[in-house]
Amino acid sequence: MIPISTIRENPEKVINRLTIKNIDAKSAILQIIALDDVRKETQRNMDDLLAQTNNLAKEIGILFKSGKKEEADALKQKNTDLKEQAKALEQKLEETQTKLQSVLVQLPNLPHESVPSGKSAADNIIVKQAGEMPVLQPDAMPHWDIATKFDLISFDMGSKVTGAGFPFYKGQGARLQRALINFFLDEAIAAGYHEIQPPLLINEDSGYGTGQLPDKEGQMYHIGIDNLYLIPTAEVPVTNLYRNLILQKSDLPIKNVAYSNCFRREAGSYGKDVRGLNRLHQFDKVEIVQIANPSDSYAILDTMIEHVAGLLAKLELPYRILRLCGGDMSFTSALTFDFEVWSAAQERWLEVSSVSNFENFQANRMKLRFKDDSGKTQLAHTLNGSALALPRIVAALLENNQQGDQVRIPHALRAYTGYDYISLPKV
RNA sequence: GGAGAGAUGGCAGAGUGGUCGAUUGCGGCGGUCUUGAAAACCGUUGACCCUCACGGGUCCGGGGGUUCGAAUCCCUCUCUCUCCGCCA
Repeated sequence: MIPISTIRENPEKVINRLTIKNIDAKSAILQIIALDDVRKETQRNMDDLLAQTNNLAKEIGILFKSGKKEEADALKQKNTDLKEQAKALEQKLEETQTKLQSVLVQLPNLPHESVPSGKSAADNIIVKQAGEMPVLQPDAMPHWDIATKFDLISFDMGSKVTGAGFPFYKGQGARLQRALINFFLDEAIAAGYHEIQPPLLINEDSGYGTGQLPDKEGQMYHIGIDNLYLIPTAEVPVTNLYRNLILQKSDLPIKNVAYSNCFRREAGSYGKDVRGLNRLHQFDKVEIVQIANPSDSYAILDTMIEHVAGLLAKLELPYRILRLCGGDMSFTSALTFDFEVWSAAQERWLEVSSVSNFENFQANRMKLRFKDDSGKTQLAHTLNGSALALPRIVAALLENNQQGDQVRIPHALRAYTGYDYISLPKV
């Protein structure tokens, strides 16, 4: 949520910035300012009345003690009347605030100055490409066929037991998953992140705090009987840990890493996008999350990008980094870089990480603040990034490293997998 | 799931209808003393809203109610603890 102070300070700038995200916010901004004016005036009037009732109540107390009952009774009536007026104002104040909130909540975060304009993924800017694209043999297979050939993953079993998009990992495939999770966690810990194991279910307040609610209600699995949501990413619990906290400046930056299962309904996806591991309803991901001093957050974003790039280099995967354009950025983000790996058999780039600075957008929603040098509380910045999401990494590893009857494992992973090559299952 | 107890400021812990935003202790910060430190002593120490400011208002787990007046009484929700049951 954009702080209302930001809007009041420079409404024109806010409107201009939001055009980068292809939003015409003019009427919303004007409405917000008008509602905020009403809010202030109503509050002022209500406070005046309440001050009067407070004073009267004290007087009545004193009168009672000194036995002047009639005078006290007269004041009582007066105070009841004042109280009723105050009540009416309180109601108006609440209505105004609710309305104000509902407009504010619908505004996406302001994009950073460096965000290019654009309508869709086609307008993203490639800022870096690294690694060698492998040349495959003519009989090379897409990863879903490799997974079957080496008995690594069963999509059919998942469909039977749960539904499409919930695969079973088996044998060397399961081991590969575990290897990647441990590799990613160890790399993050070596980079100074603190490991967290979060709950996989979150409540409504948490969904609201990081911005999934109310914006993306339909994308999360909802447990109606307990009103809980399955997490779409560890970002939600790990960031909400700090909801409603006032941290010390010396606490920052906070660097956490969490492995979790992620659950996404992915309503409306179809075709080759969802083939094999390309898009799942349940998948594994290691997420890095930082809570930062605003003055440091963009430098921190750079370190997170370097961290993710380092992982891909160690996995020997060709990748590219995209600076997302306004039209392709998420609701909550101020600046996002996506990482894509080359999936050689499918001959397409697959998104495996998204690294974002949310500035104070999430912090404002969840009242995450810190005390600065002058002892004032101010909103912190939040950042996160996938480091990394597993399924598409597995897809690229399998496709890029296939060598007939075996699949080569990159050196960095071998200590974790316990095997150097995936081999055909023993019959 | 059943029975009971509880939720107060960074922490501990008073406060059961009237100048209580809240006694006190610890911790934190500032000062006196000291070559320095400790001890002792003095002072200070929550968040949010309105206001240029003075000042005013709100907040004692969340929400609602009673009352002229609520941290204190009532209702409700959430959470914590103890005992019983079940259980990885």
